[in-house]
Amino acid sequence: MIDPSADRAVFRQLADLLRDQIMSGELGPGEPLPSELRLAQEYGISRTTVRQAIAQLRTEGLVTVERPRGTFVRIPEEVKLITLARGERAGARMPTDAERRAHRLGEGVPVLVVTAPDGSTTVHPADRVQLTRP
Amino acid sequence: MIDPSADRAVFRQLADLLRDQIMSGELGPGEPLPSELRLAQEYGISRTTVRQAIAQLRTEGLVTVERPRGTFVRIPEEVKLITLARGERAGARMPTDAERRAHRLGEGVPVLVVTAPDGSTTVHPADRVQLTRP
DNA sequence: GTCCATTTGTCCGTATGTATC
DNA sequence: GGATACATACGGACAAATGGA
Repeated sequence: MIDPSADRAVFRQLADLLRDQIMSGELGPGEPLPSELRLAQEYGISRTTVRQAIAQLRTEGLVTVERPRGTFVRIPEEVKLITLARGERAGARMPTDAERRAHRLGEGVPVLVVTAPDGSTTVHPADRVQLTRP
Repeated sequence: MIDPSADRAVFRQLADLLRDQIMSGELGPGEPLPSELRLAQEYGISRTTVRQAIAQLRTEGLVTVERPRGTFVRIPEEVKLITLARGERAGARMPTDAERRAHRLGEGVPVLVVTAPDGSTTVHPADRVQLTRP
């Protein structure tokens, strides 16, 4: 399972394990992960290390934490389509903390930034918006 | 500066301070942040808390860490323009581990995913690619 | 070349707070 | 009220890599 003497850090090994379970569907959308204490006991590691692993999955946008209910596999959002107007450009980046709160963004969710010809920009949550061409 | 009795967590307050210095240009691209130990002593907090703050900035893509040289303000990449063809759609998400290595992506850098009408997708690093319309 | 100081990475244990059930 | 679960913060310890004396 987890090898403390391995090259890869313990918290990364645990993140790999959980990520595999999510990607394979063994842990489906909306399903809870075991609690931090449970994981710590199960793998014989500290809760601190478990939290490092879960933090990794949060930054990857794979799980959401509802405190103090638990940690759950992220459920995909409904996607709205936005047309990219002529002369506009679009990029993506991670939101700042303020933007995250303003748009009620989950962790590990980027934003799409659309720049108009006049330089003004609009920001869209990347988990709910996709860009199209008319 | 930092108020331990404030509503906002100490590590978020420190992240806010550093982010402001980066956004304002007081800390320019390529410049080093003070070492973790230095920041801990300067603000009278533990190194653990400092690391939480820096982890926050890493997930936002604002800084890169070169161990053990230090932590530096990220230097913007040259941006290449990609045209969004008719019928294509584009979104953004955080990369998988494999994509991170394949594109040599830094932390906190999303990917742009372009989906063709036939369902095939191409992935671009969001720090080096922007989308346009012809 | 070696030795040493610096810096980040990892891991542990503990404690307290806060929100939910 | 009590139990559970995540959030925050502290402390300590050792490893690994870099760079300079």
